[in-house]
Amino acid sequence: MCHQNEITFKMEFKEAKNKFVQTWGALGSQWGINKTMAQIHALLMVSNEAVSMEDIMEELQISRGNASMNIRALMDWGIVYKEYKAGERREFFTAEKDLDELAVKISKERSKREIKPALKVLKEVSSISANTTSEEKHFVDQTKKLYDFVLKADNVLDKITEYKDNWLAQILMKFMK
Amino acid sequence: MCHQNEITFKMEFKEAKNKFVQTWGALGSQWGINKTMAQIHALLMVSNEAVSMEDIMEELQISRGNASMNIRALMDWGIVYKEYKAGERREFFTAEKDLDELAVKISKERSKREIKPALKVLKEVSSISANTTSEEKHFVDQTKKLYDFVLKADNVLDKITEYKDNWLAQILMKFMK
DNA sequence: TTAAACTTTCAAAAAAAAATGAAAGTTTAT
DNA sequence: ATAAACTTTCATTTTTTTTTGAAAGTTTAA
Repeated sequence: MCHQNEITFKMEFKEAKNKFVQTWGALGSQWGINKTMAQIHALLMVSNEAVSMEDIMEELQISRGNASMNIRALMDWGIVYKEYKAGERREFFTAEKDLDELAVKISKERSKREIKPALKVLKEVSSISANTTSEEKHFVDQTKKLYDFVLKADNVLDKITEYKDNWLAQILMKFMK
Repeated sequence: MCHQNEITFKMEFKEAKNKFVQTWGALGSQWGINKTMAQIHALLMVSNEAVSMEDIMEELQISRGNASMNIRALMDWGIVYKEYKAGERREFFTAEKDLDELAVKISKERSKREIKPALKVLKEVSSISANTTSEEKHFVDQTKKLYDFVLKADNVLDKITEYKDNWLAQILMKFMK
């Protein structure tokens, strides 16, 4: 009886974990992050302790190469770390578990890799020489606005982080609701 | 001479426009929006007046079917509109050009399509029955935190919109910098 | 009602992205 | 120095996503 319960429970946990990993993977691919990368991250996020590459391969049913490359990518993003265990030769991996820290790191990386280059192009195209026709005026106007907008949006997360730790700001904002 | 200048100028404009459309398309695909969809949107954003499907096909060098399906998708997102011109049989298209409005619409759609379902799963998996091992405790704890975090993040844009129109809040925030 | 002028749909093709796995590379203990 | 125990790389294969284009559908004007 007791044993039966334990099995039932274990099943439920495994199912829940699997569901979470799958969902996170699907969400990732909708946001331009590859499925496996998101799944590995999900797995590490909810893992108590560091996980070996072997175990990641086993749990996600993926090849060694795939695991290796995606772990590497996650480390490049700065949201997964290598860990060494005493007396163990192989490497273990953990994820950044503090969600604020995670959000900051992801947004910084995306900013660096995608937003900043886009801003450069926006600045470039919005500064084409003298514009006579209304078509051209509209183009310059719109791309300038876009530049300002993206620039502001790019800074939003920093502002939120600042605000988050500022109790006075929080109280004032509550007042004004 | 004057003619030569005009040609040079036209070239520069076309190049700039093309560069913008290509960049926007690339950015889109990094964010889980298909390239053509993002390119059509870019094209309409910087277009003075409504554009016909024929012209979209021509400018982006894409097939009729591709154009039709992606325009439809953009209209489903609520960021592109059909327009009719007097005496013209065919349909023309325009993009939402107000960037705040655009951001609100995109974030509302993404919230509805992706975040809300993800939240549902997070709530589900974080409420698995009694948890004994530390592994299971950690799972429940972490997914709960994630639920709260995603819920908060999901509301951020509304908050920013509110804040944007609140002059008092803005002044106060500047004080506290 | 008809036919011309359009748009949409969707099965098939093409392109792009991701995954595999075996060989090459690395590290560590002896 | 060597071999065992690992990890990484990358050419090839597989999977997924996107695009095509022709047929079907729709609308409009006469």
